[in-house]
Amino acid sequence: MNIDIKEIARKAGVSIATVSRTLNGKGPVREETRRRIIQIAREYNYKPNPIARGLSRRQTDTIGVILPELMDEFFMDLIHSIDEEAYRANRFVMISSSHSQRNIVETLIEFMGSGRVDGVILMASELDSSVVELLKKSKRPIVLLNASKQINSMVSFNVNNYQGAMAIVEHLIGHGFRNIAIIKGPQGNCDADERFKGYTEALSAHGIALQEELIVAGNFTIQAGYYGLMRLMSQPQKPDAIFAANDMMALGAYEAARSSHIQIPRDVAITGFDDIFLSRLLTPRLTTVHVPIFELGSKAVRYLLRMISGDVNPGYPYREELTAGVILGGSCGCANPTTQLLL
Amino acid sequence: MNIDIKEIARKAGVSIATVSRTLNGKGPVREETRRRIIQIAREYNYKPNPIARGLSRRQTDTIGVILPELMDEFFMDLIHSIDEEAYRANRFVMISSSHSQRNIVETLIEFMGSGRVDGVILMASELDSSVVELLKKSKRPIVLLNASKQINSMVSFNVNNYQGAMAIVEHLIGHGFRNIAIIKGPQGNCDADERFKGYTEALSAHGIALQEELIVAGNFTIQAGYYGLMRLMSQPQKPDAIFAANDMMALGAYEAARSSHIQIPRDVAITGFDDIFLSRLLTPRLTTVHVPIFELGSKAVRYLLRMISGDVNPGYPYREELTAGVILGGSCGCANPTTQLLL
DNA sequence: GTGAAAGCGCTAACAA
DNA sequence: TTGTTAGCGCTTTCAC
Repeated sequence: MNIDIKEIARKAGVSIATVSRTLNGKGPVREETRRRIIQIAREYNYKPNPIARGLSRRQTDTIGVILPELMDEFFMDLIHSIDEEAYRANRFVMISSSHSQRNIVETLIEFMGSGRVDGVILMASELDSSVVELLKKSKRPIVLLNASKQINSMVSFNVNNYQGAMAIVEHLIGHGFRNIAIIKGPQGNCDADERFKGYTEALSAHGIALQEELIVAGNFTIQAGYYGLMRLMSQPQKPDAIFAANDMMALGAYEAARSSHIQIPRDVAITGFDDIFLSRLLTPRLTTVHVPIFELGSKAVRYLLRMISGDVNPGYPYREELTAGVILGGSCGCANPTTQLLL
Repeated sequence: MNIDIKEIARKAGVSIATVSRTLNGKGPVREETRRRIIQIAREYNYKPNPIARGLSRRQTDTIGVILPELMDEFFMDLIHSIDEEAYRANRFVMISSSHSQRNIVETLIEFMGSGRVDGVILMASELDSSVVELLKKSKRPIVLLNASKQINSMVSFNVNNYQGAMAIVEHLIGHGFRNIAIIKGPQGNCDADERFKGYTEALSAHGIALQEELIVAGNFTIQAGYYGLMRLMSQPQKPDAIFAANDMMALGAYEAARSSHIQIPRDVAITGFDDIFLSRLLTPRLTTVHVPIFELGSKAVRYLLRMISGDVNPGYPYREELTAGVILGGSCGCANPTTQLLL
């Protein structure tokens, strides 16, 4: 193995306790002794073994991240931001996704029960309530990401889907559209639910009645967007604008429009949600809602660390909604400033 | 803390050693005792503390993954596959990217020096040789992903960029194209180098001379693809086909073609490399090379675990190239079977 | 200001 | 087949 604290102590002519105190900056150490120890430690490039350290301190300096089975593009950003923030705080990141053979609970237990992490960040868009009960019992702090508003007894950081959806639909209303359709996200997905709520609120706030025929089901896939538009544009009551609850579905709608010779936004305006990379490449560029995923990750880590350190009471519920801003493309009918690509 | 081995031992009326042996399946234990212990352990939902376990065994059951600063879409697949494979083997995954404030070496030392992981998987497309020297000195096994062929003294799993590029260029040649241009990847990136080599080899294998004017520099960005096509199509010696060294650049080329009213593949055929999700959405669908990223991750994990267990000698170099297959779209001139989308 | 010593929870060598 | 015991490398009282 590497050089250990005993070695350093011997070389410095002190006890291991003194070395430990010095390196941890706790307890009194004479300045001269301190210097000598630091010096020697550096010289031998000594790094305390975190495993042993963890055993003794009951802390691992590691946070766990649990992602859903289906990961899309922006989980990459999420991981990136979490990693970045953790690094700043000298923490490590353990990743696990709840895929195929493994469900969220199992993954959590694996992490928690085993004392491998000091806390967990859990992407929770599709968490069911039975799981939540379990989560609440956890001895280690958990921060939820995009948790349903039902879950009010825990800590969560969330994209404000409601506000974002409302904003983009109001933008459409501002364009003069009155027959605004929505292609919804999957049932039981809280992001989807909130986006739908934002849609209905925006309409009612402007005195526009909800029309059943303009509300179609979807599941966040390209296909759903494709068939959604097909269906909407083939019925007597055609929409003049379509709010796809995510960009993938908007993309499907684009495809459908193209294959049906429907022009965007002339024949129908389209907007999305997520601001995925792809949305920038569509012609016209998709008007969508930007999801502050990077900020979400950073905030989650920072808060989790405070829970771990006891700086905030881990038992105290907290919820934060991050504002999601509208990105104007040409698909809503705006004169398009962000022409094409990123050239 | 949780229940510990001592408790279980007490409840079972045996020593902790017997419990340990039972739970680890090593050493002899009378069947009856074994059953009783298992039973009690289950009853109390006892899980050995991996930190303590690791301290004693000098093993953490954790593998580290180091990603480059710039992560694109397929790192998500990579992470997914690594995670999946690690899970099968009851291992944990620690992720770190070498971003902004932190370089690869620092990240590695953090992982290795600190005994947090038993081994590391390192994405190495742009590793410089000084780092390699350092890597070789590592006490813990390292598996490189997409390492340069220069690096022959280590273990690596690689996409066969050379073969993939050669295959797709030969496909173009099969279409009858003779003026095949390439938009290259960034200097010093080994993937880029190999793809270029595949290109030149394919041409020379078919007795086609290299034309300097048909070789343009690039850096894997959309912009590079855009300007690459612009430049190629505006010179006297126009290509009849362009091999963009990755899909992003192919995408840029599509854009450029569109804005210049150049038709693909009528005026010029275009192919890419990577098979990113986006390539499926282009019209015509991009002919490209599929990168077996999932397989890459799985194999890397499996091999790393064998190095860790001593099943293979960690000091023994090993290199494997995974075949990259051509995906036919319409952009090369093939009658397009994979029409549109994924509908 | 410093050191001795008792853990942290577990594994493994050795003894019984 | 089982138990005793000595660590693993570090932190943390508690004396000195």
